[in-house]
Amino acid sequence: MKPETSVRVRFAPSPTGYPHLGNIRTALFSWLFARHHGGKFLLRIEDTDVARKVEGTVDVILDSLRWLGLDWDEGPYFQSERLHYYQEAASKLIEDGFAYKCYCSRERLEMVRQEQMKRKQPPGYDGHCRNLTEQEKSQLEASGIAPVVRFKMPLEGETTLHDLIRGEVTFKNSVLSDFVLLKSDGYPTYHLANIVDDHLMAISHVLRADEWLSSTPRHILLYRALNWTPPQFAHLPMILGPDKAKLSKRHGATNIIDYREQGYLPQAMINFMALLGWSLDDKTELLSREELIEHFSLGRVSKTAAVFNKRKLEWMNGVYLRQLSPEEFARQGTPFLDRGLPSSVKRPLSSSYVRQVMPLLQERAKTLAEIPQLGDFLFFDDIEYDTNLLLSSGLDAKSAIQTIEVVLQRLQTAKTWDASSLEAVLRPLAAELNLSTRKFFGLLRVATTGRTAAPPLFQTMVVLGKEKCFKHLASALQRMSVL
RNA sequence: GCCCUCAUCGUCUAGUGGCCAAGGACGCCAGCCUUUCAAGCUGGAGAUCAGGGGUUCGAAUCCCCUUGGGGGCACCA
Repeated sequence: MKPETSVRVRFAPSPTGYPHLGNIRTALFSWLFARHHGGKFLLRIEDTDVARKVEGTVDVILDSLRWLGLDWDEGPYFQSERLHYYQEAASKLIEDGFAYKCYCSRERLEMVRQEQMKRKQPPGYDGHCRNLTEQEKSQLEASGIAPVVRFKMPLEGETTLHDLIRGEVTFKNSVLSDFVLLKSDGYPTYHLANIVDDHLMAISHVLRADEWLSSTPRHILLYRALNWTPPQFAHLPMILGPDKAKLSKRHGATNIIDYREQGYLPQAMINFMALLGWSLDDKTELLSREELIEHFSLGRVSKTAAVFNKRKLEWMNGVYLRQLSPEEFARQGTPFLDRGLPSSVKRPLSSSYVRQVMPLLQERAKTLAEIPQLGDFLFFDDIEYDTNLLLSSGLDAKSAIQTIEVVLQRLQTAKTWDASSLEAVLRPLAAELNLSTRKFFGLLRVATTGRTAAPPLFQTMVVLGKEKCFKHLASALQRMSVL
């Protein structure tokens, strides 16, 4: 048996949708907390809502956690496979007088709610079945109605919890109603399943989103009724969408796994999410996984909800992208390149060519997904662009034509096709032609890449190769001949 | 409607009574570097610390009220 001080935390998502940034931030903090304290991190799937269950989400949850490297020590446990525990607890609660069966129809509950709304009263169960006589009970039992089990909330008194982040929070019991523990299909509600499992799994600390704070008194009361010691609670600040509302599908690509598709690096995601509601000090922004584990503490978790700022994520991802070795960048970028390049580009892509291309893009990409659009021209046999671009640096068509003709001549004589040789030929040529490097290289850039913004000219020309450069240059001449 | 909770630059945040006429980061602007873009470097704009009352010699920091935001009040989690 582990000493009671040993840290055991869990991440307990429900498979009703793909996990979003907020969900995973909770997982991250729990994981960091466990790793920091040398404790255990468990994974539990809260699949107690048969109706809302979405097929395939468990795989996505596991995939997301693995992608981010949030490894778990136990589980995944599935609550749907543990129904007997909850049913047992419910029976015990009924036996001990802390819970009762309720036979009210959904229609009646709906009516009660409407009535309460109309009278501007707090919605909640009215306790109708709380004090049924034995005769009424057996009658209802015989009628074949499948009952739910409700917790018998104390009518008075208050419940206080000591939250590790919020401090002391007190609720009046009278504002809480007799909530459902066991549904009529025999499945538990979150409230029951969560406390039964946390107890059985010896969870020491419950880290969960702030939205659970107001349910916590119910949980405390349940622990008490079952005569169990509750874990410590830490309610994490929520992560909000740009409209400052709780993160949801409405906010677009918030599913964590989408970020992988969008070319974000797990280490950037981890670093970024850690800073959403937690900070090390007044200046540190970049922290490795190891540093996060070393420094993470609940004491430095903020109380305020955070709006997540995608721009900052992009910046941070760029930082991590540039930190990769060129080989690693090429390795990770290749699938994105392959996917993003038009089908007219011959496949499979030449890996040696890709390796040459990638260093030109690494410094410029904020996400791996940007790679194709950043460097597609390097893969095209013919480049397509607006011919006027050739004149964008300020030359007229005639001198542009002359310039390129000279360039073609001179490059013909170039012995080797590397960046310094090209520079040795071209830079003096600019002076010779009495052109500013800006104009001269600008013209060549458009002619060889079809763009006004591209990676450095000489390196680009080297990667393109002599043959293709000549081809592009020649085609630029042709384009301008009709101007 | 009731309950809970939060409140520092647009956003993420530092700040736990004096070191704060509020620091860092993203973004923005300018300059430098430079063949363009990006990166990098330097500088700048940007917060009467939501408002109002207290407490205190002294408050972003403590207390109260107001306002605003968020969350909850299901046989959903």
